[in-house]
Amino acid sequence: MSTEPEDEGLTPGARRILEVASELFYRRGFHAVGVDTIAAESGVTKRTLYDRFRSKDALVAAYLSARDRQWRDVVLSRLDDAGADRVARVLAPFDALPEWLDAGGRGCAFINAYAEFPDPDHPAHQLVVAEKSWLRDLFHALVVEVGAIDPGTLGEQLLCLHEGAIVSHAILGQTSSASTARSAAEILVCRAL
Amino acid sequence: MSTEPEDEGLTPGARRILEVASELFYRRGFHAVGVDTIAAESGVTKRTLYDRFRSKDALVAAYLSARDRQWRDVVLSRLDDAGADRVARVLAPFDALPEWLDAGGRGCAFINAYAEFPDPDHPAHQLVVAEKSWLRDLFHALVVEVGAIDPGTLGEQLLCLHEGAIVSHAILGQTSSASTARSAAEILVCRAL
DNA sequence: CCTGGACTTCACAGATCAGTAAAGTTACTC
DNA sequence: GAGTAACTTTACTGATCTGTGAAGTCCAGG
Repeated sequence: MSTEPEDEGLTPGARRILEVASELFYRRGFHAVGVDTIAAESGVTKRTLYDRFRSKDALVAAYLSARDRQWRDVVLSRLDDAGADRVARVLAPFDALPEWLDAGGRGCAFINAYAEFPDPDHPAHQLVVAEKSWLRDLFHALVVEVGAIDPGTLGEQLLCLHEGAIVSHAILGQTSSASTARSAAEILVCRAL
Repeated sequence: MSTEPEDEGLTPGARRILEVASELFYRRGFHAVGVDTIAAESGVTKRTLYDRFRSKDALVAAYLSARDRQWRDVVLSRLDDAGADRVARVLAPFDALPEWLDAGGRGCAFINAYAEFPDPDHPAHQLVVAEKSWLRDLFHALVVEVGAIDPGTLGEQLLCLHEGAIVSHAILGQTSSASTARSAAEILVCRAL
């Protein structure tokens, strides 16, 4: 789970800062981690941190943006694996879950960020909404593609199953939740054709 | 959404503190709200706050405990409404959602608390796990009661739908998510008989 | 040789954090 | 009328928070 993509344009120090910040934000939470800690664990001074990222909020936003990009890549890759099988394509986001959840065990970084940034004007909050909107729209598009009777309803239902699987896996350690959610999704999809 | 039950045993000041803390913790998050703010908004000195609740952590725990009790009461009440209809009983937690979600708009206090308290030893974390465990066990019991073929799987799936409905309602403002999740649950339950 | 970028050192500002000390007030009860 | 519980006022500790200022080091490219 390294932070490779588009890290071009980042100095070596900035890359290390972003890597360390990603880990700490995800593990311990945003407010619980101070910039001093991030700088120290990156082997970098606080001055450098503020030279590369204008503020802590900007660093948080950079983290969430990178995470978002990674997540979309995983899903798109699974979507590619599904090929032309329209039902398999609808289920692709569920297939992306296991690798995504096992690395971490702290659930969805965006749901967690939502908890810590209630202000709708905060960039972190907006990134959270953007990430979930993307997934909602993706489900909707895939459900339209598969020719479902009521794509609006079915799309919402699949999104619920997906997000719920993440939550119950994280909080209850329910390791089977990704696959059981997937099979529920399959039932709903096939029933709606 | 007042904090009535078992507030017997609480002094008037303590009751106000708990009410204010509940609102602020839910609205702004746990780490984002300081004890000074809570005391000031309660019309109480910090000294009183610490005399009633030993620490901020204890106040957080008191809030989550009260919230847990309220949630269980709502669900049990809906369960009562369902009477002997076994399918309606399984869907009761979904019927409890609308009133629970509309008051607030900040999603599930426990999912939010999970984000802010990663340490499994922290009392708040344990209360979160306890709340979700209760709901998981309830779904399981109701699904057994209804005579489902594979109660383990179905119970997990219903929990996913339920938690996902909360998340997508909160983050995306998806006001229909409770009812669409409910209808998905109904399909899954009826199919599993 | 010189410039510019990446980074360091270190001191510091100003706010806010959780939590405590000591003493005093109010009001109800036995 | 003594005692007690709830609560007040004020002041304080020590830690931590985000963010800045000013100066200096190191090094690659022109």
